[in-house]
Amino acid sequence: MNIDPVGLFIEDCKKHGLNVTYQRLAVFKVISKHKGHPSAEDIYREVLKEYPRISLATIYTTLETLSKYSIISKVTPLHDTARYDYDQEVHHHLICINCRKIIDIKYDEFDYLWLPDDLKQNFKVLNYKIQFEGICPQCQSKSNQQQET
Amino acid sequence: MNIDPVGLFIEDCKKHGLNVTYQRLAVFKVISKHKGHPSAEDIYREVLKEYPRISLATIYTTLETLSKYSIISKVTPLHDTARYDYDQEVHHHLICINCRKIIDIKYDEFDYLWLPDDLKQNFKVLNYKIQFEGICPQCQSKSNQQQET
DNA sequence: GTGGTTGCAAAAAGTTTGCAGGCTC
DNA sequence: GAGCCTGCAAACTTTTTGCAACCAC
Repeated sequence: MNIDPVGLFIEDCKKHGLNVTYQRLAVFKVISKHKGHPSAEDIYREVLKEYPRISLATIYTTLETLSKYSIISKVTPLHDTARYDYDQEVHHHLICINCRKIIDIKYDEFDYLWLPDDLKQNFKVLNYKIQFEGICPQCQSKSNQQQET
Repeated sequence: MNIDPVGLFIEDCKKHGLNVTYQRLAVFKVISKHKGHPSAEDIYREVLKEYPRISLATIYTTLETLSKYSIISKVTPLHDTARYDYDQEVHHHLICINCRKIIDIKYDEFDYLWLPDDLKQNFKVLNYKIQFEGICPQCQSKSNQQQET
């Protein structure tokens, strides 16, 4: 019944026990209307137009909170520090969302992904990487231990 | 004939006209031996053991230089700022390595990737994202214009 | 009213830059 | 020896934090 993103947003907040503040609404509106993938700074500049007193720190806190409850998502789970790799063979990555470890995986099946023609025609694809997000074995056993305690 | 990474490294440097310095060798050795995907800081700490006078700035410069010539690779092309997204539908991304724009793509073909059993058994996969890296149409036409000039 | 949120300012974390001196080729 | 490269320190950018004031419920 409710296909209004703002309505959904309010429901989501209530579901998770989050207060619906003007700031959160404003941040959410900007993200949901934005065509691309805005950074905190982008969002800040946009929200400022409507709420000139909002603080950048609030933007960060809000984004972190909303990501935590999956109301929005962080496109770049590993943005905080650059990571480097020597292995020049084609391979893909498992990223543990808990400990942020990256594990290499190589399966031939992933090396010949079919690319749609209209994609290839517009965008010059040089390579692709598949990022699997999840929980690594170590973190799985840790969280089990905690539940048992 | 030469499967020694260090030998290959020296060749690569010469090929690109880069001086082979102790610092670059040390950085390279750490990366090529490292099991995971070290950050600049990780590499710095490791290199310090052997060259206590190296500077963190040198590590950064070296990593940037080596990435530029594809001697090593940066696992996280978008690490510099966090990017957020409202779209909660499953979708994948095109990343323009030139202007760093992110473009959403949705093709059903990518939504049912086959996952190997041993992968699923060890790592609890929650979702996956395919990142296509390449050049967006705008940047392609820009670089064509430049070549013509 | 109460507890969750915000604004502010300051600090932390990560990265880049300018310049003088040093090292590779 | 020439020019590239490094160390140092300082600056810059992005993000986080502590605390008092404030607002949603």
